[in-house]
This record gives sequence, structure tokens and C-alpha cells, in this order.
Amino acid sequence: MSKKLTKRSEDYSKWYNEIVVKADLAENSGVRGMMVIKPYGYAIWEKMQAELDRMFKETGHENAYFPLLIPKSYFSKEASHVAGFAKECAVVTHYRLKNDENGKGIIVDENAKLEEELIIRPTSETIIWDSYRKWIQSYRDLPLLINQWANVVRWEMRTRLFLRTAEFLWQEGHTAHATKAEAIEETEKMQNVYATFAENFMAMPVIKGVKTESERFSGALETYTIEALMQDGKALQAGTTHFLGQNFAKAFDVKFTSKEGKLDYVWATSWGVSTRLMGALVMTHSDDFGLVLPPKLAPIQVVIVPIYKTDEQFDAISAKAEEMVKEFRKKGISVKYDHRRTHKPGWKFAEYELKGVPLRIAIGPRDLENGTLELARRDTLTKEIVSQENISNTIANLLDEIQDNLFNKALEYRNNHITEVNSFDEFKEVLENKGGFILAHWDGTAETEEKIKNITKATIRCIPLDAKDEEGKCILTGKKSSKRVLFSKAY
RNA sequence: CGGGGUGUAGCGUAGCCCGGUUAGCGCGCCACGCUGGGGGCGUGGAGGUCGGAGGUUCAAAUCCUCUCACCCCGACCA
Repeated sequence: MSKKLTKRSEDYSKWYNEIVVKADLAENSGVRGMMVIKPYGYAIWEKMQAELDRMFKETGHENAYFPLLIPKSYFSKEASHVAGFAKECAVVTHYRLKNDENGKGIIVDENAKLEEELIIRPTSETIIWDSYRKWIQSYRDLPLLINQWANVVRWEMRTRLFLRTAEFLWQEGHTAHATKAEAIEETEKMQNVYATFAENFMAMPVIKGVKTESERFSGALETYTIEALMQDGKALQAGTTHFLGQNFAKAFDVKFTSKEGKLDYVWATSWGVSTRLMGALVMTHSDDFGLVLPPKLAPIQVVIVPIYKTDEQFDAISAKAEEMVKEFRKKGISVKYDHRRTHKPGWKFAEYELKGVPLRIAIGPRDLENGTLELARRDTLTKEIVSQENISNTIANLLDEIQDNLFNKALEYRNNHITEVNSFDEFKEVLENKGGFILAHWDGTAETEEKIKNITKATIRCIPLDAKDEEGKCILTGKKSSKRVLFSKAY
């Protein structure tokens, strides 16, 4: 199989697809829009999960699990929620198959029609709030801080591996609070958790903000988002947290008695990140040679490749390599000694580059003689000869340096692609020729937002939290505006 | 869901327009040998319901109909 990748400059989306497939992250399955996540890709997702899960627990959340199937009636209880998801729901209508009498194989047994149809969850608010009604009576039951790791199904028209699949893996947090202020605080706290994760682990800088009304989650009063910028100048929504007000509490009749003895509806939030982050990770760091992984999420942080001719050499090298492996593991560095004799060194080099392994050690007879190693960095594609002495420290430091370097590179790119514009012509010009985020004034109306979207395909990604007050005029209508909002074309 | 395109061995493809022996090639795979500090070389070998179903025909990878999947562009979305 030829492993040569399409260049980003030639065809960005082809490049993306090829990386996902050739780096062995995932592939399409026989079901439209649903992917198979392969072991190497899943290992990265597991690393993301592990860290996020740790962060959720550290902020007081517990994991639970709710059913995959949701009665249709639950779904319609919150009006805007059902409106938002109705068009993309898979529905279970029967519970039995039978052999066709005409020998045409197995068919749906029409006698096994469900009394009430079940929806395959596109998100779990409704079934979770149906449970919360039973769990919450008093302010003493609050706050209720629950997270679930699950799969959901949304019948998307156009799918792309990781970025938009008909089934995806995610976590969804669903919390209930006694006060509005506390719920908002939770929403903001989780946005910060997501931002910290994105920046510290994925090495992916994000902009925190809130969504405009038209981009809000169906059923939310406010949607907070973290927005990342991909290498092709398009934005990617990396995680959202929602302040749901009392909408779901009212829809599912979840009331509690307060300290003062007053009966009131509880306040809700929900928040989620998905396997889409895998796509974000690929598109943030990778290059024309393949995947580039930040050390903190790399399943293999260091690979050791032996170079040898004779069995004696192989044995001597292996002894040294195994010694290093032990030393690295002691330090918590994940290492693979690739002792396969079935593949040649050059082949392995190319393979690990494609798979984004941050550091590669090559060790041969020459090194054994000199007490050296060849150390190659994936991020800079540079090689140097280093001493075997203190190698685990050298590696540990270098992994940190690579993590920082990837973040800084991405940050620099992102910052160079935030452009302030003051007219619509300028807006269109930047969008077309430079791409990236555009900070511009907007009159605050959904109509203007819609018009700009129709003309340019750019949407308001968010109203940045750190937007400073500044008098200005809407780029489209010229009406007064008090702050700039963040526009971009988006995934 | 609308417009356009593509499905031939694990992957990439030639052949299709203009139907006619045994469907060709590269990579990969298997065996053996030479090799080995960046996807190395040689020899031999295995692998195909030509996406699927139906039709036209003496004859279909090739023509027609339907269908499924994927890619690109729209609308929708995490």
C-alpha cells in the first residue's frame, strides 16, 4: 500500500481523510456514516477520556448510565428540544424479526410493532430528567452532578470520519441546581474544564465564548462554547456547555423544596465533548508526513527502533533497548521497543512518522560503541545524536518541550489568523483570502447573522468572553454595536 | 434531501465510449535468497461473484433499469 499522503495544500479534506485512515485511527463501516474506531485511534480516545474523567471527578461529578432508547413521548416534552433534534432521529418501531415466507431472508415481523416508538438517543436530556424527577425532592438532594459516557446517534446527511458521524462517542454531563446562579457557575466551570483540557492536553488553543441565540443548543437559555481554529482556516466547535434554565425541570416536573420551604423548579446544565475532538486533534497539529500527536495524548510516546545486521548485534541492541524500556516505564513514559525483524528500519521510521509518535530512538552498533543514540522529534522532524547517559531525563524533558512547542505553534497560527475588520468588503476579502477568525461588529440581530451567513457562509462562532467594550458599527447594517463578535467558516 | 462524480484482488488503478479468447499493472501479501543508519533488491507464488439486484444479447466489467456505499458542492448539524 502506498503510504504517500496527499498534501494539505493540494486537497485539505482529502489529506484529512487519508491521515485518519492511514494512521489507523478509524475507517468507514458498512453502515452509512458510522465508523469503526481502530485500536490506535481508540487508544487516543481512551487517553482523552481518562483525563476528562479525572477532571470531571475532581470537580465533583459522578458517572452513571442511562438507556440508549428513549420513549418518543419523552422527547416531545420540551418543545424547542424536540424541534432541534426531530429531523435527525433514528426510531425503533419493532422488536422482532422473522423468516420471510417467500424465502427472501429475514424481515421485520409486523406483529411485533411497538406500542410506543423508541428514539435512539441523539442526546439524553429527556430520559435523564425523567429520572431526576424521582431523585430530587429537597434542596438537600442538590446539586446533582452526573456525567455519562455514551454513544449517541444523529442521522446526519453528510458525514466525515470523527468530525461528523451518524453515531459518535461522547460524554454528557447533566446537572441540577437549587439556584440559577449556581447553574450558571457550573456551566462556566465546565467550559473552563474543557478549555483547560483542550489547551493542556490536546495542545489546541481555544477561544471561550457564548453562542448567539440562533446557534444555541435546542432547549438552552445560553450555550457556552470553546472554538478552535483548524489549519485550513476553518473553525471547529470543540465543546459546548449549556445553561438550560428551568426548561427541562418544567417539562419533566422536577421540583424541590428549598430551605425556606418554598417549592421551586430546579435549574439545569448539560455539557459534552465527543469523538469529534479526535478530528480536531488531527487537524490542529498534523502535517504532510502524517499525524502529529501531543505527547500527553500519544498512545506511544517513544519508539525504539533497532538497527542491526547480525544476530549478535540484534541481541546486544535489544539488551540495551530493554534496559531503556524499563527505565522509561519507571518514569511513566509510554514506550514501545519495535523489535520486529519482519520490517526494516526505514520502513519503521516512515510508519511511526505517519502515526505521529512524538519521539523516536534509533540504536545501532555504532551507538553501542559510542554510548549514543539517534533521537528524532516528530514535531520538528529533526534528528540529533545524544548520549545514552541520563536518557530518560532527556526524553522526559523533550516530551514536555514537544507538548509546549505544539501548543505554541498552534497558538501562533491561531493568533495570526484572528483579523479585525471594519467593513463588509474587508470581511469578505479576509474570509476569502486569509480565512481564520474574524472579529467584527454585529448589530445583535438574528436577521443580520443569517444574511451574513447566506452571503459568505461564515457564521458567528461565538461572542468571546473577553470581548472588550468598544463602540462600533455593524459591518452589514451599520447599526450600533458595543463589542466585536467572532466570525468564521466552520466545520 | 438536491446537483455532480466514483465503485474492477487488502490498497491504488487500466480496460468501459465502440460488448467477443485466460480482466492487465503497481503497491501490499506468502516462500526463499541477498540485504539492513529513511518505505532496499531478486526469483518464485497466492489472491477477482468487475459494489449488489434485475434486464437486453449467441455473448456483459463494458449497454439499460433499480439499489447500496463513498467523494465533492449545497441545505442541516457536535
